[in-house]
Amino acid sequence: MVKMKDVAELAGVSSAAVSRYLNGGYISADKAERIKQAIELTGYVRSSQARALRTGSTKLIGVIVPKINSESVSRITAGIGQVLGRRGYQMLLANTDNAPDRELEYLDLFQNHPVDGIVLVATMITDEHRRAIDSCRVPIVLIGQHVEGAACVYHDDYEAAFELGRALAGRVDGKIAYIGVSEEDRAAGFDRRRGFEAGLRAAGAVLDPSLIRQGSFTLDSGYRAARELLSVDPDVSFIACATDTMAAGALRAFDELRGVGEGVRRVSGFGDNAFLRALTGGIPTVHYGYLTSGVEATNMLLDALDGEEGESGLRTLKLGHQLMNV
Amino acid sequence: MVKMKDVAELAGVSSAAVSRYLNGGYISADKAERIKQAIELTGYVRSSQARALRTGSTKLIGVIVPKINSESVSRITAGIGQVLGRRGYQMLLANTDNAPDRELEYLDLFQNHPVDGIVLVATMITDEHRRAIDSCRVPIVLIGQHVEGAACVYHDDYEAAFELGRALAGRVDGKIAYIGVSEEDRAAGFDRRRGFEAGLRAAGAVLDPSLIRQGSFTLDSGYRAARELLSVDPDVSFIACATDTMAAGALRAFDELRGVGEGVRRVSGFGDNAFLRALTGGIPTVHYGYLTSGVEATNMLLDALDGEEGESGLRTLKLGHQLMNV
DNA sequence: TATTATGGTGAAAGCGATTTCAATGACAGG
DNA sequence: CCTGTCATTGAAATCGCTTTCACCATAATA
Repeated sequence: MVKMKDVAELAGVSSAAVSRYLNGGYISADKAERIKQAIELTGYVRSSQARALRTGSTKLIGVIVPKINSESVSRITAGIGQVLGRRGYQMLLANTDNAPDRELEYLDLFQNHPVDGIVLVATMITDEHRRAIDSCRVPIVLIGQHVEGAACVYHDDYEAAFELGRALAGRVDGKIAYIGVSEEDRAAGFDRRRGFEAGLRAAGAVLDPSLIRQGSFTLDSGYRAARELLSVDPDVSFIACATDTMAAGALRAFDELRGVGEGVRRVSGFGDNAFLRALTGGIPTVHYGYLTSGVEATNMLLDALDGEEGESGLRTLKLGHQLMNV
Repeated sequence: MVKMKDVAELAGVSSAAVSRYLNGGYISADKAERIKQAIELTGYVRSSQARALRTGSTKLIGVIVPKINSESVSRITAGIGQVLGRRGYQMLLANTDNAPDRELEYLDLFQNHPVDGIVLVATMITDEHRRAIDSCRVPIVLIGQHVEGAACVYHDDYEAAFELGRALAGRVDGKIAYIGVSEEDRAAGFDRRRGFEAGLRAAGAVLDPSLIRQGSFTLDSGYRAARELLSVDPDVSFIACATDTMAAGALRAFDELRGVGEGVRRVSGFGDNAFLRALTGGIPTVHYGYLTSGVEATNMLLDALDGEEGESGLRTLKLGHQLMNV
């Protein structure tokens, strides 16, 4: 492996000069030229490990996600990757498989060492999370949850759910049921359910608490909850779900219990999943710019890192949403 | 930041001793105990950067994928992540956004520096790819394509497509059409189309070359190709697609042009997408263990890395498949 | 008793960059 | 001619760890 010293010798300068050439310090034109040629000739690339040791910066960003194989998360990740690549960083990906304590684990692992910053695609934020975030040595941006005092990029789930509930209230003939997710997930659990309820109420409808179930983000959990709801009460004629994935499960339950195609106007979701849109022609759902949130969060993070001292970068950013098919 | 020297002083030993303690070298019981306490007391964690510089190993694995936000790839990635986490490595993720030259770029970037090994989720393998792979300084495992002389984990797309074609041939009343992907993608493009054709032929059916179209992995490309096929020839009564995503698009086209629900028994895919399965009740498709291929490839790679000199690890592994809904 | 092994040990030499520092020569102003 | 800037320069000091090496006990062998 050719190292800086070799280049320096070939160019007849000191390695300090080569370093300066590479990093834009004082260097005369002719030496710059000689160094440039020596580098080309040898095919030298500088050791990021030595550089990292010396400078303390690795140009690595840790990205913590709850589950990479989900449409929303993988879109967010795509957005993060886009920006990172463009701005000369690389992504260290950690998949927690929906285990919030593994989030803490990675938070610890990352901040202790190799990364310059962290993007956390958050689900539930416990006190322990808050503490970990506060005491984080490197800058960190959250996606998906709004946390006081932390930099975050999120959607207004309450508002979106409210609008969805209000819009849907009028066109349901029977009872409305709801399949949510853990309320510890403030955004997808608590806010969506509460917003939806409030929206219904605002339009004069009501969500019977006995018709609320809790799924776990998976298609199958939506399917099972919907089957149960549909069998327990024949008057249930609409099921709102906290995610499109669970809505897909609910559609299947409708197919089986109420006849094929019955679900399409009787199920709503969140997330505007592309498959669902194509295959059903579009159920009522909320479109979020997932890719955009990845992009914005990453830009925010890197601005704070690269920013000239101005710690201006880290703030909180609420992105818009769009009701679909209502 | 507390460093090794501090721990050593506190424990009254040399830093060499601490290093040996950490890495399992000769150390007496009582010193080990003192060091252990000193580490707990100070909360010392060793600098992976210094370690990397000294040992030349970063415990990082580069993962190159064509598109993170796709079901198959994100499942593969989940499998890779599982194994990496379990075995003490971390994942450096590079998303090429379906640009094969960016694959080369990352191959270069990775091998030059920070990673100990590479997993490449491959699409097309050009000569340039082959050269890059051969001259790779670190071990590399491919997923999804079979390349002579390289370590790879793949599925037998030809065989699977053959079986699918043979099974489907009997039950189609009109003409059969095919929507594939670029033939430069040996596995998903070339092999699947050829296998499917051969399977049809083996069962006495035939694929009219004029009814072959080429999509680009996206739902929309499947949709457009299918619309065109269905309008150009009213006798087309079955469309086989090279991926489930494109099949979803084709289903939509059937819905629009032939009546809702018409596509379900008239479209086939590859990949056994969960959404598609739930929403249609299951179209003919091929199930691949994507997560498994990530797991196997990563185990293979890490075995080669951790293996005690025995370069036995890197080989080629063909995984099985399963016909669904035929 | 003389001689090997064998478990333990710390000083010191790197790994390959960046960065401080003192020194240089050139050049403008006084 | 002297002095003060100013652009350039290379030697040398890190960054924090691993690993060789020489060396010391002590136990095992001859």
